[in-house]
Amino acid sequence: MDKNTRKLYELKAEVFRAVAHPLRLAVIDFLKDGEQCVCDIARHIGAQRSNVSRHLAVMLKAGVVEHRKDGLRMIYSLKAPCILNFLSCVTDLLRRRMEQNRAALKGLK
Amino acid sequence: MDKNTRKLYELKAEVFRAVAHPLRLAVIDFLKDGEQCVCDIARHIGAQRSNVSRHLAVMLKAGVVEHRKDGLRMIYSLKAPCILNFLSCVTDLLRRRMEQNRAALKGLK
DNA sequence: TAACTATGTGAGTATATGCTCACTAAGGCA
DNA sequence: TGCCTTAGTGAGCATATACTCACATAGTTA
Repeated sequence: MDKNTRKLYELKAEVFRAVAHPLRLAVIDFLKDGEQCVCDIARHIGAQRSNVSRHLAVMLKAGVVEHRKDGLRMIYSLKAPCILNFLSCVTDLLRRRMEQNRAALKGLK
Repeated sequence: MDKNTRKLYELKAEVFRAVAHPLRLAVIDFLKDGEQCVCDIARHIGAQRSNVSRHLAVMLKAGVVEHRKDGLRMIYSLKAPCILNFLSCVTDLLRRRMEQNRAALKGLK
């Protein structure tokens, strides 16, 4: 694998990593219905604002969300809604995993 | 956000994290064309087998890949091909980001 | 102007992740 | 049987990430 290919995978992995966190997934789910300010995101998720701010910065850098200023508030919105598709793909995967576990437990009886 | 919702986001994040690594993305891309043994994956990617083995274990646990034994070899294959869709979504995102950067650089002149 | 609100950041700490080396285990073959 | 190949794992280290507290900054409003 040559150096350019490797670099490309690193860039892609950065985007994946920007999404791969429970709190950030919750933010993405919340933004699905429309743009929100940091304070409301923090309130909705139940995390400290400074922490939410950092997580938003990670997603911003990766290009997953975008933001605009409105007075005191910074309004964030989803920039790559196709992430939602993958989220439902992951939900399916979890469901299948759960059913496999259930089947395995049945086999224990 | 209640406890169950939080737990669900953690499970989903685990799957995302299982994919969010340059080497693991390279493996997924390689498996796209069909199942492969660890030795060939390691050779193709140019990484140590012990390291590749660990990465495969992470993806296996998350349900992203599956494996079967064939004599000496352990053959891995993609279990959640829908990841490939998200990969192309990320590729688009990167392309857009690049074009934005290019436009910004033009503005510098 | 002074107090207040929303946001972001520096510093410090705890934890997680990734990598390598050395070793073990399982299977194939002379 | 003895040696080879393939895969996986324990230990140790280096680095990255997440979180919190305290503080700085920008904008709002009395």
